[in-house]
Amino acid sequence: MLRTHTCGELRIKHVNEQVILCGWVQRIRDKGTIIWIDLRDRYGYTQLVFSKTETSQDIIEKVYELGREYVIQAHGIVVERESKNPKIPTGEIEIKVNKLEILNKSFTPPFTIEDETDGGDELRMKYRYLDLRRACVKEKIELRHRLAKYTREYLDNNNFLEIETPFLIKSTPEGARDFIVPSRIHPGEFYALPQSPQTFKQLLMIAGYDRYFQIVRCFRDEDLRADRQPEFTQIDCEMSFVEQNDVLNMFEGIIKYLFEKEKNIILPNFPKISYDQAIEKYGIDKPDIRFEMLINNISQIAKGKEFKVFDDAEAILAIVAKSCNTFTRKQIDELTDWVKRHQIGATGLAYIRCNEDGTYKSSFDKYYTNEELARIAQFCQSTKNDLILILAGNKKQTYKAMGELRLEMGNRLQLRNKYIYAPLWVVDFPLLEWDDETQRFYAMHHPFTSPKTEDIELLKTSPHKVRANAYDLVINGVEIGGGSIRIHNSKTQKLMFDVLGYNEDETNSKFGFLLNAFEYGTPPHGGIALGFDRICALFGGSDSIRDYIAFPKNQAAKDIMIDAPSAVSVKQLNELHISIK
RNA sequence: GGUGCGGUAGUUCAGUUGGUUAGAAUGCCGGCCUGUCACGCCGGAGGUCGCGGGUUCGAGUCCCGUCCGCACCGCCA
Repeated sequence: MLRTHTCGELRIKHVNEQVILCGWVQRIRDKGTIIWIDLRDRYGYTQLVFSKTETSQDIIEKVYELGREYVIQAHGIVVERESKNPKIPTGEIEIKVNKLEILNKSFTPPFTIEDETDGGDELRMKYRYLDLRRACVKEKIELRHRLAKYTREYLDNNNFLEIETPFLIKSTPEGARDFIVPSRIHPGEFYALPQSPQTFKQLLMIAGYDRYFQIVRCFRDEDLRADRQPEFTQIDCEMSFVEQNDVLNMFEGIIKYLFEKEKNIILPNFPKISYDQAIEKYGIDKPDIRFEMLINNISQIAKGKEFKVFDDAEAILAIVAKSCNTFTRKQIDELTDWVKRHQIGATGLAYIRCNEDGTYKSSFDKYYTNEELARIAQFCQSTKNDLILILAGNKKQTYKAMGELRLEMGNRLQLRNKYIYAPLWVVDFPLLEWDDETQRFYAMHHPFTSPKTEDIELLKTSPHKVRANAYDLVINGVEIGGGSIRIHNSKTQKLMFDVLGYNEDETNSKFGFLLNAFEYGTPPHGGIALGFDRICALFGGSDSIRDYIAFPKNQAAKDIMIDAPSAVSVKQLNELHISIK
């Protein structure tokens, strides 16, 4: 036995016990006659003490050999400290070492293994195994473990079976770009890594496994973001004999369960809002409802005063920043620059100041009387000392830009408290969206999503109007998950592929296996996939999912620690029948 | 594919209108110190200013190109 205890567990009650500890040298404090070492492992820190007057000379000599991150084994007696440290759980005791083994040496690490490290992001990723030693990173990995455990608990309690599905599957044309794996045995043919286990979980429903889940890795070969990795983890679920509300209730339940277990927070029932309402009021399909500041469409009352910017606009939108009349000209100019940035793309920002004395001052006073400004202010339900911000232009872009501006104002006014959690369901997504470039419809969710029964006739006449039985779970403006009630008969599924522009041959070669399966008694079914990395980041209070993944990729989709991707040998390429141009 | 910010000691950063030998903190090495716990004090070593080109008497600083990192837009059914 290399150790009798961990570095986090010894207390005053263990005094006088002979113990053996193993761990890494966190810090050496050499005070001359007395030397202390903080010994660290996964569980905490324990102070070792050496005294030139009491400790044997050969041990002292070994201590002088030590450096940061050396792995050592210390035998010793637990003693009460002369001066205690209330900051750490083991702060009342220390180990008077009577035998010391150096189990392994270490290079001096390139950054300090501490919460407030001096290492930058890139360096920490290159030495991720050292970064993972830091307590604050370890806590994130532990959080992830607990959330996975609670997830399994909840789903198991509700009769879900965890079933693994294959990673080497078939590339399908819809959706994100696939990661492709060449087949050695079949020259010129390729597997794809799953973007999600979508078709397999539907086949499991056909197989009669009426409640399935999997905490599963998914792969998408698209550009990365702080909240997007090429390989990421989903809590993937599917249920049979359910309607939309059954699915929503079940998975509202799991979110509530996680919050209760991990944070001891009891969440109230989640509000539901339609996709159309979300766009209309928040300018985005994943609204942050921790704060109000709803979008007002003032097109009707603001037009017709010879102000060309407004008169030419498809939409004139306004938000009210409460008590922000104090904003200086400089602050407003700064906001104007912000909305004009390439990423937002507005052409300008108009405003109305609601003065203390009941008058109004706007950036377009030339065209509007005080009464007309008052009408707009009243329409937006603003009061004295408010600041009304207005964007005008093309409908789709202006709603999007206003949605961004609303979030930015929320940030600037500190209305987005990360310790407050505001979940909601966004429902009634459009089934399809038109793509100008390829001149065809694409499934907004995926091609297996069922249209609303009452809209099904519209599929043939005006597909863009068809609503889907699709839903997203949004918390604090983050898309945590999404799902749908699926199509469960081959006739509707064929119609769907037809609308998406596939002929019969294409449909059969790409999805024939699924259509065929649908002919063997498919139950009504639906499900959801929750982004597990994002749930972890939300619970941990981060915007980035990277810290919650043990070995993440950088923004260029590289793992700089192992240097992947990288070239392979000519022999490997030949075996795979691949030539590089 | 695009926009923005950044790249200077092992590390995190400062470096003024272009001007002497490029600094600080921390880490590292050596010495001192009997209760430290971010120990303290003294001393020392440590630099291809990402890379390439240009402007200039002179470039860390200005210009062009390029590589790398981060955030975002496009993209992500």
